[in-house]
Formats: sequence, structure tokens, C-alpha cells
Amino acid sequence: MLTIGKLGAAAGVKVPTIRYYEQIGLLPPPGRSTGNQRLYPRAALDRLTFIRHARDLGFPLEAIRDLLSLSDRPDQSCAAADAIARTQLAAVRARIARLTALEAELQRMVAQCAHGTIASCRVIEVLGDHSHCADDDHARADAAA
Amino acid sequence: MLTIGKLGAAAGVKVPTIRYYEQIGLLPPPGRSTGNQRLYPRAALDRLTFIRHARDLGFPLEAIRDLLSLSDRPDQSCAAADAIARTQLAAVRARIARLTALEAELQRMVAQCAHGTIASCRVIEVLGDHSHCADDDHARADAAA
DNA sequence: CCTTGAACCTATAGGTGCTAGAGATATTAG
DNA sequence: CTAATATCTCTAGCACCTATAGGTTCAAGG
Ligand SMILES: [Zn+2]
Ligand SMILES: [Zn+2]
Ligand SMILES: [Zn+2]
Ligand SMILES: [Zn+2]
Repeated sequence: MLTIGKLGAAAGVKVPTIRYYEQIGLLPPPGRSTGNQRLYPRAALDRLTFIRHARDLGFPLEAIRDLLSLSDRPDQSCAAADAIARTQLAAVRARIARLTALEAELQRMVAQCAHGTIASCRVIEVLGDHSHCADDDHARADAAA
Repeated sequence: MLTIGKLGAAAGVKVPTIRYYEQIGLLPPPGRSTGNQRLYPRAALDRLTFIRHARDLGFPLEAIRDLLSLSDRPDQSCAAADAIARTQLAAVRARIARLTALEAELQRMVAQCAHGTIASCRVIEVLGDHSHCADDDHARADAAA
């Protein structure tokens, strides 16, 4: 049996985060010691490690919730799991595309500045007027990694 | 003079967002009509357009706040503004690097799945064990575009 | 056995950048 | 004048935690 601190250390997840996952139903409430402290079986470490790894790969908690419930039904087809992963891959690619457009524009902006006064600063000027931009590709879209 | 709706339409910013910017002190409180509705001078459109563009380029509101107060002092050196832009460029590049690592791992995961049952699904397996990953580069880091 | 200090408990609030809703008032077009 | 639209304030919610406060339990050393 593991205390919440040991569990967190083993999985690389902070203690309040574990409690948060329990609160939103991503981790089942574990048993308690006589003094009311959480005690986790080894299996909880696998589950938390799974969650942590999926978070590291950018999956949203809702997707992880679905993946976990799928992994509890080992006989079923994995099509649903694969679809979730492909969706995530597409989301990551979309973010990369957007960020790459931002990078180009920022790079241009920084490179063109002559390091004089604010009045002649290219950074300030470009920010004030999108028509100075080479690309339209930074139309607002999304967030989060 | 512009109503909040016209201002928002002109700058491509939603009305509640404008009120939010006012609330956090990013936009100065404008005058009001006799019926207590906000009335903006033309200059507010420039300021809001600046904010919108900087947001589109991923600058956090705090950085934009700094950039705006710099742009109010046109005689000063633009070094501080350039530094903010370079910081933003570095942040964008860091996110791209991280997302590119995620992309590679997700791609591998999806490609290796044989489309059988959950029990043999490579997606589920890799998520459960980071040692299946080719790279360590998805150690948690940041967020937001 | 007793004390100390770390780890644990609950509950609440904050952070980022908005967005959505309720319920009331103002303005504008027909 | 009336009806539709736009505005007003206030509050709560989104994702995903993180931090704080104020209290209890546990493990080890003396
Ligand atoms: Zn400059
Ligand atoms: Zn632009
Ligand atoms: Zn599969
Ligand atoms: Zn991995």
C-alpha cells in the first residue's frame, strides 16, 4: 500500500493533483487508514502513470477518461482508442502549424528592429498594424499543449 | 465616437472581451452616454487593435500591458519592447519543440497499432509505459498559444 | 513515553483569458 | 409607439491545476 505522497513521487504527479483527479472521478477513491489517510494499492500507480503519460502527450482529461474506460475492456476493438489518439495527433499538428506561423512573424518583427526609440520600433509598429505581416495565418484558433 | 459593439466589430474582439479588458485595466474606462453606455474615441480602436494583434501572436496579457505602456513613451529606447518580443519568440519556439516531440511520439503510437483488441492495442500500451517512447522530450513544460 | 517535524486532511481561493447566462435598461428602425 | 436589438451589471463557468489556511496523523529520535 502506498500513501499519497509515495504514489505521487512514484508517478511524478503532485499530491494536490492526485486529490484533484479523485475529485473529478478520474481516480477511484482509495481506502483510508484508521487515521483517514488515503492508502493506494499498486494498481493505482499504473493508472496514475497512464494518466501522467497521456497528459505529457497533451491528451485532455476527458480523452484520458475515455481511454481509461476503454482500457478496462480489453476484449473490445481498439478502434475507439486509436481514434482518440489520431484526434490528438491532429490537434498537435494544428497547433504546430499555428505556432510556426507565429514564429515566422515574430522572427521577422524582431529582426527588423533597428534598436532605436519606441517611435521607430518595428515591434511596436507591426503589433499596431497586422497589414505589416507577411501571412494571415495567425487568425485566432486554439490553445494548450 | 463608437459604441462597444462597433468597436468590437472593428477590432475583431467580442464585446464581453472588451469589458473584460477594461476590468483588468488593459483598456481605460471610456466615457458614457447619457444612458450609461460606453462611448469610445477613435484612439481606443488603435489600442484594441494592438491588443488583438498581440494576442493573435500569442503574447500574454501581462506582456501586452507592458508593451502598451512602452508605446505611450515614444522617445524611450525600444530595448524593452524588443526584449518582450524576443521572449515571446523563445516561448513559441519552445512550444514548437515540445509539440514536435509529441507529434513524433503520437505518430509512432498510431502507426504501430494493428487495429485488434484493446488488450493488444499499441496506443494503450505506450500510454501505460513511457519506456516504449523513443524520446524523453515530453517532460512536462508549459501551455497556451 | 513523549516530542518534534514531516506528511497528511478538508475547504477555499486564485490563475489565465476569456465566455455564457440572467435580468434590467437603452437605443434604433419601422 | 412598438418591437427588435444592443447595452448594462453581476455572477458563474471553462481547463487544469496550484496555493493557502488551519487542522490532524504518523514515524523517528531521545
Ligand atoms: Zn525595437
Ligand atoms: Zn499579423
Ligand atoms: Zn489500437
Ligand atoms: Zn513517453
